[in-house]
Amino acid sequence: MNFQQLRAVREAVRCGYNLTEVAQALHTSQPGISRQIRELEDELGVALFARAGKRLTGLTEPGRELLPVVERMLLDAHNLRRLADDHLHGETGTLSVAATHSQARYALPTAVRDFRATHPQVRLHLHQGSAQQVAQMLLDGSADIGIASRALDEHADLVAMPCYRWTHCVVVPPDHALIDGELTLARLAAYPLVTYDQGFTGRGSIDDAFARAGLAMQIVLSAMDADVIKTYVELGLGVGVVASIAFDEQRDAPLRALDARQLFPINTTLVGMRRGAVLRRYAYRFVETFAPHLTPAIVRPLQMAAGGGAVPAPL
Amino acid sequence: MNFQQLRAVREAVRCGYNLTEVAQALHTSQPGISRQIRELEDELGVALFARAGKRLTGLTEPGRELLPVVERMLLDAHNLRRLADDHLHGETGTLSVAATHSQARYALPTAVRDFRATHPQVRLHLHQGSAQQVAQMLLDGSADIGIASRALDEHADLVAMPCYRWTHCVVVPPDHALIDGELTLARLAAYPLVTYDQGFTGRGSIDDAFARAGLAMQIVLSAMDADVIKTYVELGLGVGVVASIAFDEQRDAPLRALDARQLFPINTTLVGMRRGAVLRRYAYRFVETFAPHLTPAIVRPLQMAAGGGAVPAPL
DNA sequence: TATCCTTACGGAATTCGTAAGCATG
DNA sequence: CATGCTTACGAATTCCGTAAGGATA
Repeated sequence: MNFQQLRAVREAVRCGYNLTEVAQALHTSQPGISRQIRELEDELGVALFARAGKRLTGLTEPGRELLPVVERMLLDAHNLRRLADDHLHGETGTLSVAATHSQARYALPTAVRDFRATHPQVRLHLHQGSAQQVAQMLLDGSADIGIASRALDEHADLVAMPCYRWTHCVVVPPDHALIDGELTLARLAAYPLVTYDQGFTGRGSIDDAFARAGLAMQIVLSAMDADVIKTYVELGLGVGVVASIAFDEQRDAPLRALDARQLFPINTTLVGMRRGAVLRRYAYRFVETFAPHLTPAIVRPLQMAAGGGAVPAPL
Repeated sequence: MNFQQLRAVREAVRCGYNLTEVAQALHTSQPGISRQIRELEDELGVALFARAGKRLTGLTEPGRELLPVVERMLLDAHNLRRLADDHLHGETGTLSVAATHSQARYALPTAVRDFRATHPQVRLHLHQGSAQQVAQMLLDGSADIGIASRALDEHADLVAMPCYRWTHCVVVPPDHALIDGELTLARLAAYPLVTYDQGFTGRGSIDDAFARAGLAMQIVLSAMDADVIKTYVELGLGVGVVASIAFDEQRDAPLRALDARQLFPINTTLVGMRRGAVLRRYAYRFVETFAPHLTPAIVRPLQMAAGGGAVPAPL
């Protein structure tokens, strides 16, 4: 048994059981991969992969059972290097943060600024994507820390911790009729709306609110980020619904924001990381900078916990 | 990084940093071990072992931090083989149970009989030793399951689950004065006692009871097991104090047992296993046979839950 | 027929043990 | 001076990529 074999197995699953693709991903030859897998199967005495003729089609039942252990071993190998790097390079290195647009644009900047000030030697990589993409980047190791409002707590191999809560607000041109009087979903429903795409920045909670009130909304335009939304509201296309953090009185002077925290469900922004993955020391500092209650002492045990069970009662 | 290197590191710690001894343990040459360790250190970039001149004297701080991960990786390698064996050999294989004398002699026999009946293909190895030895056998992998009253819950790398509770009883010849009237510690203290050695079968709780009552006991003879104790009580050497399960009315006809459950603290027998170690399917069946409330569904999650010490704290 | 996996083979790199060297208690 | 680790070196093994072969959608 060696790590090359384990890597081949993991990558084979990731690549949809296409060994040619695995070979490319691992920068080696395809027959090599074929051998690695066969050798491991021979050593263990069980077939890990189901085959249709010569082609691999999926995992066998033993394969499904062994795969998590294989992945943990490779993760631990990575952890070993990370821990060593921490001692070798101290507060120097890189940190990959994946975030949704809203977080990257409105929530992260101050944390990034403060972190840069205290950790000038750390090169920050900021990746942007949908919540699902953020989760995927954590899972495949291309991001250390993920920040999004959802999706991060829907995978057993990720640990999600709440950072802060937020709600949406309504943005309108300064002379809009909605500014006067109480804001209600019913009044809102009367106007064409401009808001987030399905699956972005709490769009779900907007839909939920209208659905629960039995109201239909007319979305005239949807976009992935608040900047685009606000631009179209300025053009008079409709009423905007964006995350409160996305509105700044000075920067967005041509518009007015209306408090809408009673109208829509509260959203929670989560910070997520791969369960069991050791991160560089400064990564935990970054989390703390972003969400001061998430200290390393809080985060580490949560991240390593396997998900507990009840203590059995003796007779 | 390869498993040979990891094994060398683990064994070096186990062998007290004597590489010559490590080489023997791993059936290889000493320069080989020396190289394995140095190569791993070179690859990681940090020294794992502290050295005085050429000799290894202990772990460095990085070494202490990395060691748990190294051990988990090797344990996972072992787990992989175990899981594969389960699919290869089904209900066939060996099972090593380590137990204290009391457990092996009085508590285990019916469980062993029942298990043998349902799993005729499993070769049982029953090891005997002190509670500390049982714990050690679990830790170094020479036993799968440990059964003892203490010591199993004192190590972060072991998981201990309560099986059943028991107390001591007093055994005397059939004409003894203690048979009449209420049994008290004070009356007991008046007689020479025959009981377990220090560290065996709840000897601690006997000492505690007398100490708390402010009474001195005169132990005329102590032994490691109840059979020896009962023999000397038969010879009239003194009054015996043994575990209740160790007395059988018919088998021990020449003696009388007096209920002493109010006199001494209750003891709990524990079943222990290595944290995170995957066992063969039938091993969990054995535990269930011995303690019916400890079903595989209860035991597995408990065993895999993260314990202390597995992961180093940051900062 | 194009894709994908296996087998065969030869060169290269790695691994490992023996023997000798050196520091230390 | 005995113990314990390192260095040096040559043999054996393992590893890996190229090339050819065969099965399947």
